[in-house]
Amino acid sequence: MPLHQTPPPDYEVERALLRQIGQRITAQRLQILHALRAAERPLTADELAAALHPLPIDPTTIYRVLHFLYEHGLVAQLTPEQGRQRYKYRDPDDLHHHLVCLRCGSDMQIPDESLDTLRETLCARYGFTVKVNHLMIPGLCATCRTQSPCQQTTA
Amino acid sequence: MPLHQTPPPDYEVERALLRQIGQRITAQRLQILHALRAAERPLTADELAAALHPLPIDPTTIYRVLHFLYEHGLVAQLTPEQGRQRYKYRDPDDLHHHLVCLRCGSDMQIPDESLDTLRETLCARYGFTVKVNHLMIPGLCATCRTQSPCQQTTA
DNA sequence: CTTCGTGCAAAAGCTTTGCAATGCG
DNA sequence: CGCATTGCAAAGCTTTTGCACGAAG
Repeated sequence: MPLHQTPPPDYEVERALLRQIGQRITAQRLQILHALRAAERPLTADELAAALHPLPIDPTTIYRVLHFLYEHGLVAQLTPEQGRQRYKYRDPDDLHHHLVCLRCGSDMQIPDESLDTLRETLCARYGFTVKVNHLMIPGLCATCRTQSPCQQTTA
Repeated sequence: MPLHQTPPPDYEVERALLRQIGQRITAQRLQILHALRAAERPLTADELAAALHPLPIDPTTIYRVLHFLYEHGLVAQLTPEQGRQRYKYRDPDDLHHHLVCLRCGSDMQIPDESLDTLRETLCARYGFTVKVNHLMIPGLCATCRTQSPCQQTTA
């Protein structure tokens, strides 16, 4: 084998991921998963298309596979305030944060991806790179906030 | 005056806001500002259009006025993960939060609206209503993170 | 009176849907 | 072999652009 960085893409990992969720293995899914895992930063649908040299994949399929992977928890979505939707690979078991209810004290864990958009915003606007695990976010849980549901309230 | 809730809309406040930023006062700007201030929750462009009974305003103009107001800091944008862009009135002086640099300890203040999208996400997904002021977010500031700019890193 | 803002029409951009052909298991 | 998945074409929906008219200061 030459000294190049590119090992033969047999997509072992990607195959395993699809098998784990009990879904069909197709060339398109393998390649898209692979490209997302290899990407250094979240990709838009067409950046992803561009990253798929071996076999060009129809945009339609890309969107469908992205939705598919999202539903199965293998990708996370990023929605920056300006610009297009982005997607990144999501490791099944990952970092998390905490929603702490101010009234009943309950502590709900949320996946790290919930902060993705905030990260993007703070990076774009202030050049600030968020580095945090177990961020505590105070507020009212679903049960306690019944009388005033989902206000954009700050306090 | 009858006991109804609707005072005659002379748009005093809206006029003052536009005058403060030294921009022209038009019927469209007044009405859009008024509707946003009156709205209980962030509006999409066409919810806004629907809320403008007196004088129907062209969608084009609505978008242009929203951009205009955004540039002048009078509205904030919300970008939920699913669904359309939303806009809400932004009070010129407002709550804020802190970006704390882990390396140099610098503390940068950011407006509360930076959390809007996170709020929306947590509310939609978990029914959790964020209630926080002076949230401390650790990370690396623009100066300190020069060697690894804007990674989606967590640590 | 001069400049800026608006409405209309049309385009642009991204994403989704319908349907027949192909590939997976 | 049966059913899920793909590609292609076309539609859908939100937002943007060009241009001439009209309003603001």
